[in-house]
Amino acid sequence: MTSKTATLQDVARVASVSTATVSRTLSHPDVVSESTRIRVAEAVRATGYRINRAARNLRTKRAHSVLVLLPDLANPFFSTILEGISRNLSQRGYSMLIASTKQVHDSGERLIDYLDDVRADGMIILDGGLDADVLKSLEDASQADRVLFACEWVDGTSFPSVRCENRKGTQAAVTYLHDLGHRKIAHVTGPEGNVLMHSRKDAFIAEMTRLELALKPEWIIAGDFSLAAGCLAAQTWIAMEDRPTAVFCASDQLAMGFIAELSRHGFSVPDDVSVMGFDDIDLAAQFIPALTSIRQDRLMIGETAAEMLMARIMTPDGDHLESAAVLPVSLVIRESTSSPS
Amino acid sequence: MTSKTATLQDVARVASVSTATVSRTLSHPDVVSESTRIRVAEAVRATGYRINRAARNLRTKRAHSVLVLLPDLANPFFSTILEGISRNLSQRGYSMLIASTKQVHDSGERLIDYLDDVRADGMIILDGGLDADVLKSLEDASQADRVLFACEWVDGTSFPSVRCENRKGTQAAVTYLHDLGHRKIAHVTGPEGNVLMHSRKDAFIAEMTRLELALKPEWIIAGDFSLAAGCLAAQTWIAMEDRPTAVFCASDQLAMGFIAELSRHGFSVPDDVSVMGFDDIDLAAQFIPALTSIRQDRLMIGETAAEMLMARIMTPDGDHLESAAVLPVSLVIRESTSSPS
DNA sequence: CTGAAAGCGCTTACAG
DNA sequence: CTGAAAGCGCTTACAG
Repeated sequence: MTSKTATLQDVARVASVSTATVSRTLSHPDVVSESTRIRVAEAVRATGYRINRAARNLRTKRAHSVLVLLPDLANPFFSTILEGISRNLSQRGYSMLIASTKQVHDSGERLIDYLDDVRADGMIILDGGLDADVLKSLEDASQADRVLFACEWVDGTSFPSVRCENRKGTQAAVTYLHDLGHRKIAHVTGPEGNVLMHSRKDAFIAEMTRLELALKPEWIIAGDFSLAAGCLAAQTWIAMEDRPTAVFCASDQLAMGFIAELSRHGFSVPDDVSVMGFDDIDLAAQFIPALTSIRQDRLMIGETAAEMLMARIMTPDGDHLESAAVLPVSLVIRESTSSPS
Repeated sequence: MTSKTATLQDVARVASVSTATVSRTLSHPDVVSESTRIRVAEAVRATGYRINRAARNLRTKRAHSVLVLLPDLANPFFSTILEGISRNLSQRGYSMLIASTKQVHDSGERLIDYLDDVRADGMIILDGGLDADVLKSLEDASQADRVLFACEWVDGTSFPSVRCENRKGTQAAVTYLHDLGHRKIAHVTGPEGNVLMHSRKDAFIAEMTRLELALKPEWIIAGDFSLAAGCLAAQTWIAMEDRPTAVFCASDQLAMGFIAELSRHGFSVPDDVSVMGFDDIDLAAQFIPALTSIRQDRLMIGETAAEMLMARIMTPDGDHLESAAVLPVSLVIRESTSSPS
């Protein structure tokens, strides 16, 4: 039975010092004397003291928490990123709040409302699809320097961001398929307007050009990142007269949908066509056939994002801080790709 | 540029009433006069007032947030449940905090620490694998009535819980396979010691008995809920002399791993063996073959859990409240099952 | 290095 | 129905 929670007062009484000294000892141990430090530590233990966060937050005007904004809580792509963010934050005694952009929108709250002194000290946005208006108002606010994008970003805004090497990953994919002997390579894209879609599509076209490979317009198949779009893309591929021998999909989900639909129509991967994805989500290795993909280290993306945001929160004038981190990707070769037959 | 955030004082001044009246108007609109209500509403709009949560929390000794405890943040099974919890909470102006049990453990904090007045008002635990000791100390605490389990639970403890009809789901699965004509049915279980594992396994055995089907001991294959365990189970199945014609897996991931491994060895589902899962995760419908499964409405699980917890938080003495909710499951028939050939 | 004291922005008995 | 006043538990200049 936890009776009454001990307060600073209780600790001060037990340690025979003032509350000011207890507070100092706890937050700036180096400014008090050794003996005080010991006495206070002892009193904290004896009383079972735990800080009252509301009181501290009210006094310091800090929330000691960070808000993570997702497009969709139910998308498994984000869970590992959250794990990374959460690890980093909890280490610092910060909490992670989570909201989905849809939900924020529905509730009629504005994003800026979340950057209240006492709701969240900062914000990590994993959704590049936010309204330009919303972002503009955020950019103009005084709290703009405590907003950071991860994975996705929005061109034309000044927020710092953490992302993976989308270009290099795409180059690696195309080069790998080329090395296997493929000359007719198609690309299934992400959703129109998405920055990742453009980044990967542009890199795809550039790399095809560099390798002097022919690229028919119909070989760029419009999709989004979903399984369903992958299925549709497969139907498109099936209907083609001159079928590409390899397909590079902008996400693993697309690749899985693509392969699934193909298989329903009697085609086999990689015998009839090589297929690869992007992301290397957990399931990629277990898929049949196991998916060749471009791996993003999502744990590191999360940890890096938290790290960068916290640096900004801690530094009042952080203009000199790095405003972008681009994390490495790697090619993971599995069973869904082979030399053309 | 948001200059200074308006306080209650500012609103009071503009509305020409006391801060007490503003506070009352905002939290108990029915106790003030109509005209006051209007004046205050107007002043709130004019000043752009937003409540300072730290101040309110300090005063009311409430955190206005709920902690959700997961075994593993990176497990996609939980995301839809979180979405459901989050929807319900945000509607009430409550925030959702998230932590993983592993992380809590590593940080050396005790669970009870989270139920601080000002960290979280309640806790939803999605992990039935918590230490008995940890739970005991939680159970004895005065805050025990603000702890609730969802999906999983721990036998022998008194916490309320939200769960799905594990027994009925299992019965439906076995009956369905039986109706298809299967007489030799195996079960791949969840992890040893897990309540869901036992619940489903017991129901499986009971149903097999009821249908007067033979059940060889080796047809209960020990697994956990993972893809990898499904692969191992498939190897076990392959090595059997007298192979069951249908396999009921305790999770979709198990079923997918099972099918994947089978396919690598040249077996085909459902031609060589019918396989079904449990959960109906998003991917089940897209898997090849699309997975027959027992559907849990995870959104509803989340919403119900939040609903029940909030009822307890709001009711000082909630002993009369429902202490369990068992949510319906449904059989979803897809392509991974058929009559035995 | 330490203490007395003010004050962060709310809510809520207590009077009226 | 409304106001004056106390107080939630901290932190931090300001003195000493």
